[in-house]
Amino acid sequence: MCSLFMPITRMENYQGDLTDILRAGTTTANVEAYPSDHQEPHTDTWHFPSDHPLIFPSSSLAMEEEEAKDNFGDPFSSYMRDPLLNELDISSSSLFSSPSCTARVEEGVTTTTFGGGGGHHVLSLGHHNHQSGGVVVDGDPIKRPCNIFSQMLQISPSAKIPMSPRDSPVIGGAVSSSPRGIKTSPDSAAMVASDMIINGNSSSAATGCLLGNTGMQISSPRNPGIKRRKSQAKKVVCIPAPAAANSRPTGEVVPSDLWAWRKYGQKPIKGSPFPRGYYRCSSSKGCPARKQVERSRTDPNMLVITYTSEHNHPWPTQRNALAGSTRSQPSKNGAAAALKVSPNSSHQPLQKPTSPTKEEQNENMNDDNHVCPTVITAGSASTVKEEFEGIEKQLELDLHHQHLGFAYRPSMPVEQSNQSHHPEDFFADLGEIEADPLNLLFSQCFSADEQQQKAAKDAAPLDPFNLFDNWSGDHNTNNTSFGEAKRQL
DNA sequence: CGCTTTTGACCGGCGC
DNA sequence: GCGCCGGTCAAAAGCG
Repeated sequence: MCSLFMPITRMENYQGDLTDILRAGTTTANVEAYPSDHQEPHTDTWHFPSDHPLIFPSSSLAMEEEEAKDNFGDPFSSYMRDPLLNELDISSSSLFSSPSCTARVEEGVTTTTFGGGGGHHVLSLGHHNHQSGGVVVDGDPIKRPCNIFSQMLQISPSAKIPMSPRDSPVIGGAVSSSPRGIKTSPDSAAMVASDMIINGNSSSAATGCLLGNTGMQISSPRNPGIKRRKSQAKKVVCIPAPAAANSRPTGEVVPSDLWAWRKYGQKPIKGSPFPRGYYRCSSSKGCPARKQVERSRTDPNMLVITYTSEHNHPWPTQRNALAGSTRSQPSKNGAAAALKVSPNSSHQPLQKPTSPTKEEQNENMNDDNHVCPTVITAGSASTVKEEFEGIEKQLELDLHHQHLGFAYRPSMPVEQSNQSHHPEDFFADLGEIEADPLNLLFSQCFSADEQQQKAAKDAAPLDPFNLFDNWSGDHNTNNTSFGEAKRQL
């Protein structure tokens, strides 16, 4: 968690200046080659470059006023307020392999092409198991892993933060307009191996992450070609579906986040074999935040999450009670078996060991391509939600260490029996996570790896609070920032 | 007890 | 106006 603040904080700090965001990512990162084979990601050489969330504020062109008023208009603040994006990060992190993730970003009417000058700026959104993606910044190719942040893109339907080359050399290249918003520009298409699209409307995103097979796509609602039932700003995010890890009997694979979401409906969507789940924020009464979760109909590997409205409250310092939320019961054979995932074995549905749902079938079907690189070995029954939250924690820890300049060493349990952090510990810690995410920031951050822990201590100047200082600068929202939360502590 | 998910019913927007 | 479709409501039941 804490580590998630790093990019967030930086984004806050560098609001409107993605250059620094990237710079931070490149300076603190171990820009080492990411293992192309996700089946062996857990090595000491498996570093975790500090890819920051890549946020691409959309052009304000043709932005409807109502949308401009929407909080989505500030992707920075929105991101910061929305740990849900962290959720996405997590979901799309190393946990869930995502094939090559060379970036292709489009937004609404505007097709953002990462290019300029002599060459395109290809933002690698990561890769897991195939060819390595790469970040090319000003001609400097930087290999990057497909980690949670590298995959995280957020496109806002409105842009209060203008994107310009000055603002970000990273994405400050060509920003071409596409009349359809989805159509890729030739050059961008040429430069992109595949994979990630931020397209212009939720419908198209839901219909299918355009490039289909890989990567992550984020969409904003704007697409003049497709009707909008309601003129409501939406954010559409496509992420690699986290396999069967968090699947529900009839629902979707929903990564957890710090927000509390309550599912209030599910509908089969015409033209899609997969139902769409409707969630609302239950962290605070009256919170208008909504999200819809469905699988891409063209690529079941992709999970399309559509966010509607914004949270009107700060992050919950304590997640809502889990009562009723753990429908994912361990199988009779035990959750350990269910949670164990080996590269060569298909994900076993955590529920309904028999008669797998469509989702589960798809998940299994996709296992070949999306084998979770993480093996979670739970010594005792544990819910899927816990699994995800534990994963969150782990990633947070890792990211935090990364923030400290440490090489990333995935400390997820997987086949790391020698690791000091045993699965039991792993799950035991979950309670703390549940109790107070902030605790994670101020304590858990230093507990994953002893060596790193020591190093963290040695990094005397490190002040986790610094991570939040910039949060309070979110002047664009009425939400309580973590900086405020910190002060409240 | 308070939370959750599930699920059928209901409502409203949109196209024909 | 009608029907389709997506989004929401609300009751029921389960879980901690």
